[in-house]
Amino acid sequence: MAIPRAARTQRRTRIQEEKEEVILEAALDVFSVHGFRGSTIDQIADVAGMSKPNVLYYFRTKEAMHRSLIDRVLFTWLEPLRAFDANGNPESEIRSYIRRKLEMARDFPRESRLFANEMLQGAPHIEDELRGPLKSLVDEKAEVIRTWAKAGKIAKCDPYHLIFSIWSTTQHYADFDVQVRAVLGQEHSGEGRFEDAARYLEKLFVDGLGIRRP
Amino acid sequence: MAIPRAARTQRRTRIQEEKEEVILEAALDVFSVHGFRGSTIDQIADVAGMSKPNVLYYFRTKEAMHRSLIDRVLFTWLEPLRAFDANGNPESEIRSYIRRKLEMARDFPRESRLFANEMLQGAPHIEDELRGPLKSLVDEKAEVIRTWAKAGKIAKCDPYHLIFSIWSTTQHYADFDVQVRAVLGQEHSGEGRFEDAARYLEKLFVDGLGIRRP
DNA sequence: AGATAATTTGACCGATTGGTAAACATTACA
DNA sequence: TGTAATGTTTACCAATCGGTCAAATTATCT
Repeated sequence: MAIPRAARTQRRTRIQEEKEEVILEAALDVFSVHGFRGSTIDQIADVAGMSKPNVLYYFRTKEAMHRSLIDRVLFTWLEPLRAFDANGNPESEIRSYIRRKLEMARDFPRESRLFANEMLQGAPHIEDELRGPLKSLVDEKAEVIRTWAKAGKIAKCDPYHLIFSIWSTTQHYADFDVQVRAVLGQEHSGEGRFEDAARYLEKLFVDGLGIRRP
Repeated sequence: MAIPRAARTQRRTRIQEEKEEVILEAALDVFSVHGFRGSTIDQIADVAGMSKPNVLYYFRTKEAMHRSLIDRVLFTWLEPLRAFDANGNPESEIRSYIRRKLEMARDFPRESRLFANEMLQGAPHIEDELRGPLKSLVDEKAEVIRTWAKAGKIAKCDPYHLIFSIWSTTQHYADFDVQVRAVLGQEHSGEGRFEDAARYLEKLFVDGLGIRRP
């Protein structure tokens, strides 16, 4: 009889690596749209082009698939923030952070939506990661921003809410893509809206709206 | 035999109004967390404190419940934007728009998440409303903003992306509530974070970050 | 009070759910 | 080439899904 993946001790086969990749790719397609409970193994198997028992040969449960995806996404998703450099120039650091996050929203929208789905459901699978590694990383970068503010390099502002606002504005173009397309209309449905967004957001965060006071 | 709701011609009973309200309230609880496909009628019936056939007596299908909820939310959700006044002062209009949207994120987080869930799934039920009424309203307000920019009252910027950024930053506090709480930690888990967010966001959008140019 | 309409429920339906068992097919390696 | 490990499939399971039905109960109105 076949030995389930988790029970094996030896290293993975070529076939295992390939098939697991195919399955996770399909699972990302499905989970990112319908969330955990709204997705079915049959659906994932169908997208992956294999039978349901075959999928379950590589991942013993639906949760194992989801967990595997979440872990992978959570890591890569924080890379732009990790790259945020305390020794860099504040303006260019913020500019490139925005740009990187926008590129991720453009190139990895499914990963963004998977994450958003998890958030909407109250993060039942990753609450520990949020309170642990994520909070630590944000705390660290918030301190950097606060230092910049104290040195007079940027205006005083709440660094946490600054980070939240960069997250939300950039991820919006992945998570609410349908709405963005619908509002912008046919003509802006190309990749151009990401460049427009980058231009606008960089200006917003660096210069502000420039509203004149009375 | 009982006559299903949709087939009736006479006006609604007192019991009908009450029970439909109870059901929609329960449905909002469930749909906003698990999305359409991830939610079950049994679950909604359970939250509503009634039997499944009883729920289906008032709403003939699961989709009827969802549609009823979406319609209601879609309308109230756009009210702050409708209140956006062309004749008002740009600064105070943007300030109060941000404040109103933040209040909605604080007071109606379930409605925000229901909407977000729908967006993540590609808005299969409301794509027409997005392309129609929503786009029209945004077009109208975008024109107002553009007028302000031409008059020199605010800096030139893409009005559509400005609206997107206000939407995303404010709704973030409802949709990503778990993450916000986790990052801010125990001490900021009260309602205070909404005031902090309002202060920060108003400053961001009105004054900008104030980063000094070389 | 009695008749009628509105409401509620338990039993049930076929389809789908996540997951299993075992037979069968393929691969890797001696 | 033989054989043991790995991979795949068909058939199936109990539980749950959205939804129906008829009978029982309750509210409404004359």
